[in-house]
Amino acid sequence: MQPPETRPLGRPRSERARRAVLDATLALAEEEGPAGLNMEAIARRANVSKETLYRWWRSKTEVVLEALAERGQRTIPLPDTGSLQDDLGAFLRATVDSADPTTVRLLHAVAAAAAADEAVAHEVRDRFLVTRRAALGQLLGRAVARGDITSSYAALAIDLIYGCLWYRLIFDVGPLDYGWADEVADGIAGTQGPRDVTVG
Amino acid sequence: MQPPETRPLGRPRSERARRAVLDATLALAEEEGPAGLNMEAIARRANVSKETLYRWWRSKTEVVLEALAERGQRTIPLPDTGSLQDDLGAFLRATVDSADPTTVRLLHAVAAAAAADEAVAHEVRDRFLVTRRAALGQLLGRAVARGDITSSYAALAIDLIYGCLWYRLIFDVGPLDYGWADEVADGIAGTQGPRDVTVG
Amino acid sequence: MQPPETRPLGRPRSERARRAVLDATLALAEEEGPAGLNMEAIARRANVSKETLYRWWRSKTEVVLEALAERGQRTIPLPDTGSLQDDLGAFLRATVDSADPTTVRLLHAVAAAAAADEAVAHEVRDRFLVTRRAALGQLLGRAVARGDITSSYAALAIDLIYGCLWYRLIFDVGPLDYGWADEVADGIAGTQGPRDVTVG
Amino acid sequence: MQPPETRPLGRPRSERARRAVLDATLALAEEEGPAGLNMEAIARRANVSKETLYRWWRSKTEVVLEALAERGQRTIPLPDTGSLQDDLGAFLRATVDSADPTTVRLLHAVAAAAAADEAVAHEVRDRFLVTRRAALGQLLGRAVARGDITSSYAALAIDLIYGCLWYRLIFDVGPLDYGWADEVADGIAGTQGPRDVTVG
DNA sequence: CGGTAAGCGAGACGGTACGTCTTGTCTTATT
DNA sequence: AATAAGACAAGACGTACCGTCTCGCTTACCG
Repeated sequence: MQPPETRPLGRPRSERARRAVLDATLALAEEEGPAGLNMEAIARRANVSKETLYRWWRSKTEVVLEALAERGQRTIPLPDTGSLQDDLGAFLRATVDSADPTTVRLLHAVAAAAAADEAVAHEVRDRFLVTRRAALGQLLGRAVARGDITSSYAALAIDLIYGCLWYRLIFDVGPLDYGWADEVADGIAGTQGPRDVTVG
Repeated sequence: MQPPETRPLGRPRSERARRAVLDATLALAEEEGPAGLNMEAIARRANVSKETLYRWWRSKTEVVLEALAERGQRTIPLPDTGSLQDDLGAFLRATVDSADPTTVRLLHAVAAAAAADEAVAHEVRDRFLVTRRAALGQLLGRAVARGDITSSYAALAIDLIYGCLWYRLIFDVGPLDYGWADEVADGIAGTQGPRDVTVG
Repeated sequence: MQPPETRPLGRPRSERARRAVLDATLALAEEEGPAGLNMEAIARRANVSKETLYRWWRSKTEVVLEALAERGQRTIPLPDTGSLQDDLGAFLRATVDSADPTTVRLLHAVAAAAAADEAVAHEVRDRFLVTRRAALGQLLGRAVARGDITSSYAALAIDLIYGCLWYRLIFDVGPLDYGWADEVADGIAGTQGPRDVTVG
Repeated sequence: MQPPETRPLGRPRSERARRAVLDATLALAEEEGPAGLNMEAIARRANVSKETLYRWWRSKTEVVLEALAERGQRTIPLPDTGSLQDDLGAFLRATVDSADPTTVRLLHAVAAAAAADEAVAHEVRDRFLVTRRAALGQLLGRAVARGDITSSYAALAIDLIYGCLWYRLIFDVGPLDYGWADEVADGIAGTQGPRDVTVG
């Protein structure tokens, strides 16, 4: 029994080139910002031909998305304390931690591309947002299972939370720090807010 | 003594050109979306020289912003029923109503420009978002005054709500319709969600 | 009465750019040969944008043709001695004189482009060859008028002579010097060749 | 004593691949002309790897030259009627016959490559033109032997005739048909032309 | 019969030129 | 002075072909 994993024909893809491209993308994003982040520059920096770049990534956004995904693999842990608010707080603090300046710049570039082109928006949604949403959904799902929140509220909460995050990110309406993480955890999980009042 | 309001020398600015530019911007946004919305196209469509365009608006974003401001000032009415959820529901339904396809495409263009350039983001925030946030803030303020919610929750709610709106708008994560308006009103104002549970 | 010659609207074409392009073309042809003669290089050398290059010349061949035409307009004098052979000899010697290395390289580039693309070939024929052929035709026409040669022979001679010239140029089959000029003049005008023999 | 013809080690060259390449070259030349005749396309068409192509032919010109040689070796017969003009006419008519569209396109490709690169020009001259020139030289040599023309005129005539042929071929200055063949035979061998006149 | 030395297909690679596009500046004559 | 027209420099875009390379597979022969 041979492994059914039969190698494809031809010269195998160069892992070196792939790494160089993703590293160059992150480096350029860090040093130049989204403005200086173009395919020409990535290719030059990575010592890779544009041919190779376009062979594996159809657009700049695809490159950025993959670079982001790779770096995001320092997975934001999914806490499970039995308390929605504590879980949410920890999750959002970890999310905030992962948003170093380079990542933030990349997210800006991604948002710009998505806003400008619906096809890109869908790509971003389906190849990047979806994983984060799934993680948060899992966390909220536990609260639903406990009966702490309804499932429809959980579904909405994902949009409220990530919406708030991107909103602040794009328009610089407020900081994304531990304070924000705790406020959102509190506001969504709800010891504060309307509920006390409603009771009365 | 001359009148202090001394007319500037030379040919006065052409109101015709200004109107044509703003109209062309709206028309292009509607017909082509953010992709086809470039200075060249605006000038061509408006029968205006690029020179004139750049004389009066330093960038595409300024044009878009001004076009938006002109059309967007149909102020959304602030309902006052005594119930936060009802007020919020009515306000968000009105907001949804104002989001016709043309406006949505313009908002895409604005978001794209803001995401790509922090200075633009601040401009958008301070010249466009601020009035919307103030309106919602006023609505929420009444609930704070009634003691229905805390003021810090009100502040957060603004970000959650508008964040959710832009998030759906940019990434096409879900619809922006009456259903959404009611869900958000419910989720934020809170008969549903964690509160029942907290009570128990 | 104003001159009916009304200037076209807009910024006039930059003579500086035109000159720079044609000069750069000649310089590159001289220094690099047909291989290094590409649009990118011409634009770089002339400090002109590719946009400008492509605005005024649709292809490399058009640039080369115009550069050639400019330099080639030192019209080769049409001698008129009453003797076809003398006229032809003088004309071909002058033609040989005009074929300095730069011109020769340009002619190579033109021939390459013409051979590769029939449309280019026709362009070259109608915009460049035609004037040369006309000149030679005029010279031969005088011999026809004198009754020295038939007009059909004159027509053929044009092809034979210029054909021989390009043939040697392209395939380096033999030199293009005064010796060649005299041989061809002799061979075509004919004191040598079949005629003596035919007499006998 | 071993046979000096010792088979080389390893897998022998695939005759199938060689044939496929040459056939593909001819087919592409016929269907696409010199423009679509590139190594990538030849390899694709022949179901042969570019590696194989470059192993056996160092350049496109070598492939084309070999393809031409294969098909062109239907040696044009050398007539011997005792009359230069008749011989020439027959030879040129046969030459014209051999210039079917495919061959013509190949010749265009060869001319383009030769014009663009002197090394290629020499290769073409020494590997392709030379045999044609030799044939025509032999034909003219008989006329020289008969004393009909001088040997220097014969040498020139080769250039005049083939020059005229390539000139018409490359620049489409006139047809290459029996009419042309007869005119050239007449013009070179010379019952017409200057000679009658010279007599008088 | 198993080892060794090519040839071969597939196809990725770095490189370079292409021709198009958009941005923002400039130079005219006209209003 | 503002305008319409439009040329200009700059530079990224995505495509195409070049000639080289790296694989695994396929012939041959040779010991």
